[in-house]
Amino acid sequence: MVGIKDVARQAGVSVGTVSNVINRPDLVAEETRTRVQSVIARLGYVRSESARQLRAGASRIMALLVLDMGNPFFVAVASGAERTARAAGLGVMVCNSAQSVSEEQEYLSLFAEQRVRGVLVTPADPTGRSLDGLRSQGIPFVLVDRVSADASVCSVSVDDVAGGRLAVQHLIAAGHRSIVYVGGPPEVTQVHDRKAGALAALAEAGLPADSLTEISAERLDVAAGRDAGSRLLGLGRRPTAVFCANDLLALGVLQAMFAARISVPDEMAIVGYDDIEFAAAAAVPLTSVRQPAVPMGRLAAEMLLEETVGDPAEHRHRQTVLQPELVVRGSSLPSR
Amino acid sequence: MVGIKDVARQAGVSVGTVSNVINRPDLVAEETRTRVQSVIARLGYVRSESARQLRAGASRIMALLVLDMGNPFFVAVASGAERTARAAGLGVMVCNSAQSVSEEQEYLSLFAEQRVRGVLVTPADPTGRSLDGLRSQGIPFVLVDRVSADASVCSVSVDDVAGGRLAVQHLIAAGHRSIVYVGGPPEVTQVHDRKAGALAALAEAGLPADSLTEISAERLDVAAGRDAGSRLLGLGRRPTAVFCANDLLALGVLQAMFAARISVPDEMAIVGYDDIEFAAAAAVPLTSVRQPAVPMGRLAAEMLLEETVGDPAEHRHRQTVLQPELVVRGSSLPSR
DNA sequence: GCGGATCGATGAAGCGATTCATTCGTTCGG
DNA sequence: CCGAACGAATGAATCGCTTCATCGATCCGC
Repeated sequence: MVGIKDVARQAGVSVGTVSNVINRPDLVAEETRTRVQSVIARLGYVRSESARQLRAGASRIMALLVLDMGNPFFVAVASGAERTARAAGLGVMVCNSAQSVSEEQEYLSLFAEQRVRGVLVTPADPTGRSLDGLRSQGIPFVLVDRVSADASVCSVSVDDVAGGRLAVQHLIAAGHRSIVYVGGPPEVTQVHDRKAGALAALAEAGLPADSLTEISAERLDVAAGRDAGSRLLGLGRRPTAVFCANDLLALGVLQAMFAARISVPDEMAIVGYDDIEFAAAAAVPLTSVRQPAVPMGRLAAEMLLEETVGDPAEHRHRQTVLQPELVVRGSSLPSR
Repeated sequence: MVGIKDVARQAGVSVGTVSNVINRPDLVAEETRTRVQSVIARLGYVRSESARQLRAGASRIMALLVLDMGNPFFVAVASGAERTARAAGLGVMVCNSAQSVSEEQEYLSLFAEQRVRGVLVTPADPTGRSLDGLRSQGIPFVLVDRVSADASVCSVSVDDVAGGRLAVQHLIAAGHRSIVYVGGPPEVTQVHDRKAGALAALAEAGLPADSLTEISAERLDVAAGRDAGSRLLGLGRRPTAVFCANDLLALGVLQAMFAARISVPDEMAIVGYDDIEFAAAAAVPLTSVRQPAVPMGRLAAEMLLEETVGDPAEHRHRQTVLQPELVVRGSSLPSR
């Protein structure tokens, strides 16, 4: 493997000069520069990032750890973050904790070993303990789709309470009085907040809290939604509407309704959450609470860059909260 | 940042011993080992991967470069590859070329600088020139979802001609005689091969080649499919069936039919390709050609590991071709 | 013609780990 | 009782690069 020394020898200059040609070309005389550059091209020299890193003390990589790469919502977040990071000259390492605390732990220590520049993370561990490692290593991080309890952490999130309220306000307005909330593992903040919003909407409309029944799915994916859908049909008094903690669940519920020949929206209205691309293409186009996923990724990356590139003392941690938006489609509109 | 020297000093041993405690614990006396380990824990020491790498000459990362992270098919490939790589102790860096040759180029040089252990790649550049860089750097790579022209490259792919044939045989059997193929950029091999399979099916059935009209989409995503769908409706003689080069296109076409109030499958049958999870959850569940995406990722990673871990001289390059499978659903079944 | 400024290039000192030849004690066999 | 053998720890060399103090050469002004 050809190194900087080989280039230096071939070009008849010192290694320092080769380094300057690469990193600060204006310090090198025209003639020398072109000579070195042509040797670099001829030998196919590629500088070793690890050696650079070792010297520099930090890598040029930003890590992104998401809960579920199978969820297009996170793919969208990733694309927003990636674009921003790459524009700043950083590579992005996207990893998937698959909602597992142990996978998350493994990835976080991998990141620490890599001395990544910073981490964007949607924590799987509800205790927040998993991030202590990063903190003690002094690796900056930004929470994505989560707000932190303490103000010493940057975060970008969407107002899930507002989103849940939007969804249920809409269902109430359409006349529904018996609604099921399909949630996920209760320790996931989103699941909790969206329900809180739903309850708030009921309260504001003067409806009793028991108008909302909760069904808890094992995981937040389509298969779990299918399962929740069939459990829902087993309920004593069948509800007329379902609000799901995300679109994957909603699509699963929709499939279950389809299989049981229950008409959506006439016999069962469905509202999802995230407004992933596939929501609009679903069996019945899905009403959903849209989250600004791409901007979220972008903002998170920007905050991290600010913390990491600028003067750290000058950085002010902040918690950005974005607003969701209801997108009404066929799954909740009474057919004419 | 605490380094190995700090640990050594605190534990009253040499750096070499600390290194041994970490990498070859059995070489170190019990008592010393535990002492060092406790100091490591106390100081929160994390070894620097870049220093290791510099010494070792190669990193512990496998790169995966896919065409479109928005396509769940590639997400599935990634998950297969990731599981395998991590089981072998390698990290995975998943990147998205978004079908752009220049992005691809950028990522490949990033990989070269990182001295990644190997690369799994679905090339965006149809000339295959983009991989010359890897070759000349001696970085092993495996083509995913592509077969290479020359036998000196490992690849894992699915028989796209067979897949196209399956799809169109099915449509012919259902009585369709005027079929549209929604393809993508013609230089994409998959798009070409699936069409070739379609034509083969026509020929085998004794039908004229002009039973198949091609509409070429700009890109292989839902929006392009929507667009292709409306163009399709503008054709002089409206076809009775569409075969799409992938499911995203098919979902887009489906949306266009929906918008134009054209019944699927009665007025228009649709067959997609990939059988992504969302195909089954679509407006009308989508008939699709299933590709074994997860096994493809797994196999590709295994081949790369074989090439990279074992004795390179001993490695035999091979081209694995998997078989697709037709999954029939509502979008191509005449309703009763 | 000489001191000082300027420009280009040099070469050595690290960055943080791994590795291996070496050293230092102990123990054991003869 | 001595040398060999062995176990445990050492410490220096090394990986490839960046950086910075330094050095040489050229040029300018007085």
